[in-house]
This record gives sequence, C-alpha cells and structure tokens, in this order.
Amino acid sequence: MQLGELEKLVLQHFWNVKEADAKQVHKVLGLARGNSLNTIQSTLDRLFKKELLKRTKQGHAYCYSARIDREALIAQLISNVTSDFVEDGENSLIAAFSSASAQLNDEQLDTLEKMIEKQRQLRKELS
Amino acid sequence: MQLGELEKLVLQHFWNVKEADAKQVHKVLGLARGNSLNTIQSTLDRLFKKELLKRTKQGHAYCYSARIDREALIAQLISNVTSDFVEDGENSLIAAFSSASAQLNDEQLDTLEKMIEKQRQLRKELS
DNA sequence: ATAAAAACCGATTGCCTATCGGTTTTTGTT
DNA sequence: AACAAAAACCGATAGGCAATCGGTTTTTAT
Repeated sequence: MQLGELEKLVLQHFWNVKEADAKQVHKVLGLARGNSLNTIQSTLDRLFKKELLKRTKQGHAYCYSARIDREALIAQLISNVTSDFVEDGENSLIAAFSSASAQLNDEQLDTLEKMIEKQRQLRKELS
Repeated sequence: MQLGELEKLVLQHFWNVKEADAKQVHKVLGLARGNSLNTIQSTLDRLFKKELLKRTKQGHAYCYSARIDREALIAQLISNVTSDFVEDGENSLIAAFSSASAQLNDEQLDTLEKMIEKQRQLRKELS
C-alpha cells in the first residue's frame, strides 16, 4: 500500500486531533498547501478505503478519525515492504527486524535491547 | 523508492548467483515469465540507477551483481517507508523498531531479544 | 420547498514500473 | 578497414496510483 505525501500529512494530523471533518482538516492542512476542500475530501476518502481512517456520519458531514495508531501503521508498512523478501509463514515484522539488525552498530543494538525492556515494563504495568 | 515485481525477482536472483549479464538473467527469469530480453535489460538498468545493482563491462556486455545484500536492502526499505513518521535526526531504523515493537507479543519480544544476542555473538566471532 | 452544505463521480495530470521495437554503438573477425 | 553480430541505448505505450478539482447529486435544516 502506497502512501502519498498528502495522505501522510493527513494521517499524522489525526494522531494529533482525534477527530475532524473534511472542512476542519482543510482549514489546518489544506489552506496552507493551497489545496481545495475537494482534494482533502478525496484524500480522506482514499484513507478511509485503505482502512487507515474510520468515519461516522456526524449530523451532516463525515467525522473522520485514525483507525490505527502510529506504531501499528509503521509495523504494517514494514510488513508490506519486506514481505516479498521473507520466507512464507515467517512473521515478516520479526524477519525484518532480524535482517535489519545486521545494519545496526553495537550501540544501536544496546538501544534496541533497552527498548525491548521498556516495552516489557510497560506491559507489566498495564496488566 | 518503489520496487516493482520484476525488480524484486531480479534482486533476489542476484542474491543467489553473484553475477550475471542480461542474457543470463533472461534465461533464468525472463523466459519463464515470457519477458523479452529488452525488458530484462531495462529492469537491470533501472536497478543499476537505483544503486541496487552494480555492473562492469565484461568484454561486450555488462555484468551485473548485487550492490547490497538482503539485510541491507530490508533495512533501507524500512528506513524509506518509515522516515516520514520519524522525528528528524532520529535513526529511522531504530525508531521503526521502537514503534513496531509495540505490535509484538511477549514471545516475539523474546525472539527479538535472542536475535540481538545472536547478532552480538556473530560480531564477537568476527573480531 | 428550498437553499446551503457535503458527498459523490468522473476527468486530468504526473510519476513510476513494465514492456518492447527499433536504432546506434561496440566488438570480434576476416 | 569492413562487416556482421551482439549489446546498449532510446523512445514509445500501457497500466496503476496519488493528487487535484469541477460539476452533479444527495442530504439536511429551516
């Protein structure tokens, strides 16, 4: 799944604002870029069809919000882009991690390990 | 950087065969897919321009070979696809790891941690 | 019932991969 | 040097997708 420039901007917007309709997005993002309201609408619709945004009829207009958070999107993008280079059945996220870890230096490996610990800690607190 | 289907096949081919010219690639990949030699040549050229293959004049024809290995390509693809969602200055590979690790379950976190250890071990042996 | 607002549809542009045909360049051989 | 074969190179076409809007239809509130 390919994401265009405007689509990425819109997505990031929804990680900030929780929800908004086309007009509001247009006001914040579209005007600055010189986009018409229609352009924003198309983009919202495309993102909806890609299942990256959800929407509900709020009286008159659709009210959009993020369907997945930043972390999940990044994970999905990684899976998409690497899956063709990964054995069938293998979790492509794990496989990608494995492959890419070869590119990290010792210090970065440390960082990564700490993040894993942090992640574990986070879960312990939540459970 | 976008990779097409044929480009991916060709790339993977060069992780098997070390080097080959257009004719050889065509024999192995092109004929099975019904591609002309020209199509293979274009694809090789595109991959060369993307700096994913290198080539040297071998007498008459170009002899192509992989410029980066699978691990490096995967790392690069991850960086490309995630960089727009990562703070400036942050290593996008590390940041992507960090983000995506939220999607892993406990068992997968273990796996990942073991891979880091393996990676460290590998380096110790090499030094 | 009607006017304004929003959604929806369809068309255009631009970029990129895939795909080749045809032309030019290179090279090895007489 | 001349030539034929091989390979590179160039340009064109098709197909897919994001971006971009204008215009039409649908919805809604008064």
